[in-house]
Amino acid sequence: MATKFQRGTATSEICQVIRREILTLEIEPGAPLDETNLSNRFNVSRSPIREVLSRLSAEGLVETVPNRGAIVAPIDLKNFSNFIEALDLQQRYATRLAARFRTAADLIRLRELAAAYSAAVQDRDRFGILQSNYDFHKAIGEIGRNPYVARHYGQLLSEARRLLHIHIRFLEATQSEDKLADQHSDFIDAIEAQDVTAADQVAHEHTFQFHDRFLKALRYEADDEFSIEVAAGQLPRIPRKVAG
Amino acid sequence: MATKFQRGTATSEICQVIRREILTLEIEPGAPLDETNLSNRFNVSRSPIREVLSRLSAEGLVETVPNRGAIVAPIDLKNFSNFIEALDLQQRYATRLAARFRTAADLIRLRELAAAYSAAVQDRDRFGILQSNYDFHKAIGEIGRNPYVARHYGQLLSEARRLLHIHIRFLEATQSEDKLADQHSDFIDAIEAQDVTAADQVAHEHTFQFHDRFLKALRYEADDEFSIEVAAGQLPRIPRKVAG
DNA sequence: AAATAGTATTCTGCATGCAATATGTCGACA
DNA sequence: TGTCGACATATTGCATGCAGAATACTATTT
Repeated sequence: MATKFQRGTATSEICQVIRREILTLEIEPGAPLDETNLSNRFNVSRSPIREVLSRLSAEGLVETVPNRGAIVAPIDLKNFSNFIEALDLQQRYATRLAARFRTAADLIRLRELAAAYSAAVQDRDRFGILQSNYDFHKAIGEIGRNPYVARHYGQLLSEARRLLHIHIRFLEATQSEDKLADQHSDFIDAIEAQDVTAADQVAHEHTFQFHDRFLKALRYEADDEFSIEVAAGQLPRIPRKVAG
Repeated sequence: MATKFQRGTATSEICQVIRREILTLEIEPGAPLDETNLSNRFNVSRSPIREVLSRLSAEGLVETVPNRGAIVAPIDLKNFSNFIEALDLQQRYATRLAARFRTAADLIRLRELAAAYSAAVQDRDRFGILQSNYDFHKAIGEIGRNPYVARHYGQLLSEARRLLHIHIRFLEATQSEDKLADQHSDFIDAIEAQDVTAADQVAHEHTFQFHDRFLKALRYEADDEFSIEVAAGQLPRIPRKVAG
């Protein structure tokens, strides 16, 4: 990366690169991000790097500790169920609002975004899948025309991107990418019909589908068929140590 | 402000000062915040000031525009009803969670925070009222033990501080500070009793009490008894201009 | 071999400075 | 009086550098 940046663009361009690498887990959760390293890598001073880290910190993708630098935010698996709970609440509420307030132009836009998602799936473009899925759901938040709800929903969607990436990786490893196909038409139907109850239901099911699939992906990554008990005769007798 | 800051503390200390001034409307919404000015004021270089502005921007209290600097975030009155809608949702949900998951230590803490609020009201300490009210409600979010919900609720509480300040100003102007007394015991009762439904109801009522009071404050500030129609004979006849 | 102390190196918080961009002021002209 | 252009001034994005804090490495002691 020896690109020369036009004045005023360094920060945002570098931010996009690093954000992408975090979202695709190229830079792993917990990995240190130090200013000097990144400064050398992008051939800029530390000033824009500090700006980038600050922005990504505000997005929750980076954690900074005073005098200790920054790390990629760990994925907080112990709070996954809390995450799902919050996502369910926001996704249901946002989708309800979208069903209430959508316009014809909104529907056109949603369809375009859904098509972009399908194209990314077709192309097996992992980052494109992450991005277009995010864009689709974020648009639902905006269609509801409550910027506060949209912002909260957007924050959770942003956080979900790395989780979704783990899920996609699982599907790829098990040749199950077909499960990625068409995730969005139920949303569009309910929103188009301005059916608030159906929208709520679709959102709820979508959340828990995501929940179930992610747990399956975790199980796959963690599944270890090592048996704590071994067949008889394979473990030599070792005398038990006596304390003292 | 000619204080010399211990290394590592400048940014956070200056951030607290500016945050306070924004929350108490000493620096008005929309006011420009330029690095050079603040740098001179606090007798530090622009580096920590840039850091401060970045942090306050992440908090929503400051808006930055590339190459144009920063302003204090305007108060978005046209979205007040959306704000109330979102606050209602989060406050209800967070209070429900608090009722479900509270511990005895949580209750002790809540009572301490409620007492701090009452003391601030007694002292007519405007900033203390803002801060202790914020602390009390933020604690409710934490007691619910879902960090995502707590974060969203916290963001809205943070945003409400300036609105609450306008309301307090109104009460002071109309000698109605008594209305600030005891805002929190209903919350504590419902949470103590682990009565999720009561908690939900208390939260809901509290939100719309805030809604009503804020609107009254706005009306007071905007109320203009100028009558568009004047008494007969007071307005001289002015011939109507004819276009052309 | 493990623990501790000393030293070297690296990284961060912040200062200073430069060039580009934005804003303000003034004079000329219609 | 209003508009436009030129010039001056102020501010921002970013580079460079210094000093303190943190980490890594080495030598010494137990």
